[in-house]
Parts: sequence; structure tokens; C-alpha cells
Amino acid sequence: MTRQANQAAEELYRQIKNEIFDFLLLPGDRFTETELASRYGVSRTPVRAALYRLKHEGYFDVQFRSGWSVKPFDFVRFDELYDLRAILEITAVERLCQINDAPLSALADTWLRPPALRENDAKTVAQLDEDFHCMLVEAAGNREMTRVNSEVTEKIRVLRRFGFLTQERIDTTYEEHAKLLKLIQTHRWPEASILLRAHIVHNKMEARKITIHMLHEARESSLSAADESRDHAGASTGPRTTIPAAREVAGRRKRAASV
Amino acid sequence: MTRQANQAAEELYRQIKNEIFDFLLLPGDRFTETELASRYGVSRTPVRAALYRLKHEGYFDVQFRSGWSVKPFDFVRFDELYDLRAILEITAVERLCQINDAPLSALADTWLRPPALRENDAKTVAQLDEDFHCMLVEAAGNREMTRVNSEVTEKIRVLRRFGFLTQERIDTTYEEHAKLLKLIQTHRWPEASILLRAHIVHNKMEARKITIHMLHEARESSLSAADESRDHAGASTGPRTTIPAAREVAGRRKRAASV
DNA sequence: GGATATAATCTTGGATACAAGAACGTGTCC
DNA sequence: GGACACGTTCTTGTATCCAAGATTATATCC
Repeated sequence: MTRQANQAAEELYRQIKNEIFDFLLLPGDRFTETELASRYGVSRTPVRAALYRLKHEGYFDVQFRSGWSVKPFDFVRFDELYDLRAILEITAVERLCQINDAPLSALADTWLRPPALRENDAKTVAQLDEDFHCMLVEAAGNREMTRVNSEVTEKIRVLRRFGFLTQERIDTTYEEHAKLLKLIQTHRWPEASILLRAHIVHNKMEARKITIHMLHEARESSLSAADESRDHAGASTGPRTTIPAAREVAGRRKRAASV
Repeated sequence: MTRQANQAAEELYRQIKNEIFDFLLLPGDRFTETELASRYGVSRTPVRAALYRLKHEGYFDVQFRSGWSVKPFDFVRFDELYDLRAILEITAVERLCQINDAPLSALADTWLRPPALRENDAKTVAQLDEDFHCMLVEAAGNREMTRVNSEVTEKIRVLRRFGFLTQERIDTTYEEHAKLLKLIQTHRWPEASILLRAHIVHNKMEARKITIHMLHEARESSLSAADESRDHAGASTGPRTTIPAAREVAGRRKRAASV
């Protein structure tokens, strides 16, 4: 068994990204490489590799000799990401509508089941929803399209994760996904397209609304809010050694007053 | 004037990427961090930053304790990239067709000029062609779409650069671009879409054909072919200090027999 | 010559050292 | 209190060091 290349850096990349998704690192937060290095018990080298990767993906900024910061929320950018996602998914659905044996049985198993068997946990449904939309694109067969769609999906995860906090949103999601699958299977392209775009826009508005609220909460009571969101999402299961209250991160620096 | 962050690494990133575009680094070539570091007169640290960035963008592979290699050409992947590009550009054109004041005057200046004033140099036309297609997407106004399209454009540049070696290809490009601009200005969406897709597919086939030929040539006579393509494209104008014949790169390693 | 065991050399990943200068705190002056 | 000067601390970017093991070269045996 040959060791994976850049193991520590890869692991850090995932963990730090999860800190953003879990609102442990809030938009505008400032931090240093040394802080992360000591939190994770490694040297600055792999931390820098992970941070630079995340910077190139648009999550962080770095100021020369002055530290790092989490990019502030930019809802115009989120709109553009949602729009790009819609373009890719609608194109995928258009193509799936034109073939007879679209490989969607796994999705059908999850989304066409009777209401009694549906999932109800917000976190679970959020993950299922991501999988649904990504697998739709994947089924269209273009791996580059799939890759870009997955990246876009991750970038809006921080919003999207809050789209399933009410039973009404979960029910709507199940109904719309089921409807979409049926339209694809019966090759009803125009209706499928219209439904999917409405579905995406609807979710976007909902997620944005709740995100602004959550962000406000996290700002108000830093520690408790962070713990709550951590409990709630629970994404980081890795062997984190000593990560004392990540909200302490800002240290003497002031957090920028960004949305 | 505050210094740019990661200056050496950023510059290396551009230069090494250009080595790929210029066929100085051929698909399958193997090399080490130390080689590049001494070629560019820096330490391994910024080289590693640049290489890892390029690796994440899909240009390189790295084997733990065993060196780096240029990803072999994968024409299926190129097809998928061309297809993704077509999706983005056609969507952009669809949207441009629906507005009255599409900001395309700069493009019109370049592509609607009388034949006597046209560019004829292959390298220049290749750059103009890239600009045309990227600005078309940019004009649609979605920055994320623009960003992805630019990345995709770079990834197929290594093929596309050979699409303008004959006068016939240059003339066809001028005619089709002019036609497309007129269709957009007159809001003739279906025709514009069909023309653009045909244009992209046509260019793809042409570029692929020539690329296979060029690759073969570069393999046969390493040094001269490299120098010629360097002269021809001349992309790297930076302050390269001591870069002796980059084709020596492989050293004792064997180059994989990849397309 | 050809195969095999063994030693020398290379290579990456991560830790550490260092330089230039940005941010910060403190003391001083008014 | 407020502004400014100055010295300390902190931070990033790059170079260098080191460990583990992959690769190559060499010696040995048949």
C-alpha cells in the first residue's frame, strides 16, 4: 500500500473547508497560518498548501505579511453560481429527456418512495438533495460538466444547507424531485426544464433568507452559535486533536463588518 | 506599492503552464521539482506551490517520492471540455440575442472589418479567436460562467492553438464570427445557436487533427520542434534567466508512451 | 550475457530557519 | 483625550533541512 501524496495537506484541505461550511470560520474572519498549524498539530507547510488551494477556489483572501481572511459573502456571486448550476442541470436534464435508458434508478429509489419512508432529518435531506442534483448532471455523462457542477455545488453549500429546516421545505423537495424524475422518464423536456429552474430559484431564495438569519445569529453569540451549527451539521468527523473553540480564531484582529 | 502575495509562485505558475502550451513539456514527460527549481533559479518551495496548483487544475500528476509527470492527452476529455464550452457559449448567445444593447462593439470592430484589414498571423488569430469566444460569454454578464469558460478555454488551448495554420481556416473563422455577430444583433436565436455549435465542433475536429500531427513531430525531433513551436507561439516573454533546452527535462527517466 | 542482492542516489512531504516588512502597543507631546 | 514617533511582535514568502522510501547503479553469482 503506497502512501497517498500530500496526505496531511489533503486532509487539512477538507477539514478547513468544513470549518467554512459549519460556520466555524465566518465570512470576514481573519486568521494566521500559525494558528491553524498549531490547532491541527502540523507545521505551516501543509497548512499553506491547503489554504492556497482554497484561496484559488475563492474561499479565502491572503494579505502579504498580514494574514488570511475568509471571503465575505457576496450574494451577487451566489446568484451567479446558482445560475450556472441551473444552466448545467437544465442542459443535463434536456439530454436525459432524449434518451430512453437514463441511469436514474438510484435516484428513483430515493425520491419516488412512499411518504412514510421519506427522510426527515434536515442534514440528511440536504445531503440527499445535493446528491440528487449532482447525480442528475453525472447521468448526462460529461465528466467536465460533472466536475464543474460539483465545485459549484460546494460553493453554495454554505447557503443550501439551510434550505431544509422546515417540514414544508422537505415535503416540497420530495414532491418536486419526484415530479422531475417522472417528467424525464416520459421525455417531457419543456416541462422538466421549467420545473427545474423554478425549483432551483425557489431553493435559492429560501436558502438566502435563512442564511442571513443564521449568520446574524452566529455573529450575536459566537461560541454557542458555532457549537450549535457544529452539532447540527456535524460534518467533521476526522481525528481533530485539539481544536479549542474555533470562534476564538480572530484573536486580537477585528472581524471585518461584512455580510 | 505593496508587493504581490506569492509573487515567485504566481510567476512560475504562468511560466510552467506556458511550457505545456508551447509543447516544451510534452504529455507523459517526467520531471522533478529540483529540476524546475534550478532551471528557474528559485528554491523548491514556490515551484511546489505552482506545480500543485497546476495539478489541481488537471495538468500534472505527482507520484509520492517518485516525481512529476505531464498528464497524457485524453481526447475524450478534450471532447467533454469542448462540449462544456459549447454549452456555456450557446447559453451566453441565447441571452445576448434577447437583449437590445449587447456590449459587442469591440468584437464587431475586430471581426466585421473589411477583408483587407484582417489579421493573417496564425498566433494572432488564435489569440483573437480565444478573445472572441471568451468575450461573448463575458458579455452575458455572469462572472462565474465567465470564469469557468476561461478555465476551459485554457485547457483546450493546447489543441486550439493549431486551428489557424491555413488561410482557409482563418477566412472561415472571420466569416463565421461575422455571421454570428450579425445574428445576435438581429435576435435570430435559433440560427445563432446552430451556427455556433457547428463552428465549435468544426474547430475541434480541425484542431485535433493537427495536434496529433504536431505531437508526432515534437516526438520525432525533440529540440528543433520545441524551438520552432517556441518561436511560433512565443508566449513566454518573462525574465527567464537560464532555461537551457527544456526538452532535456526527461533526463534519465523514460517518457511514457502516451498519446 | 542475465538475473539477483545490495548499496548509493534521488525524490517528495513535511518541519524548520530566516528576511522583509506590516500590525500593534507604548510612551511622549499637546 | 488625541495624534504621532518608535520599538516590539507578528506574519507571510522563500530557502533549507531531514525522514522515509522509491529508483537506479553496482557487485555478485550462474
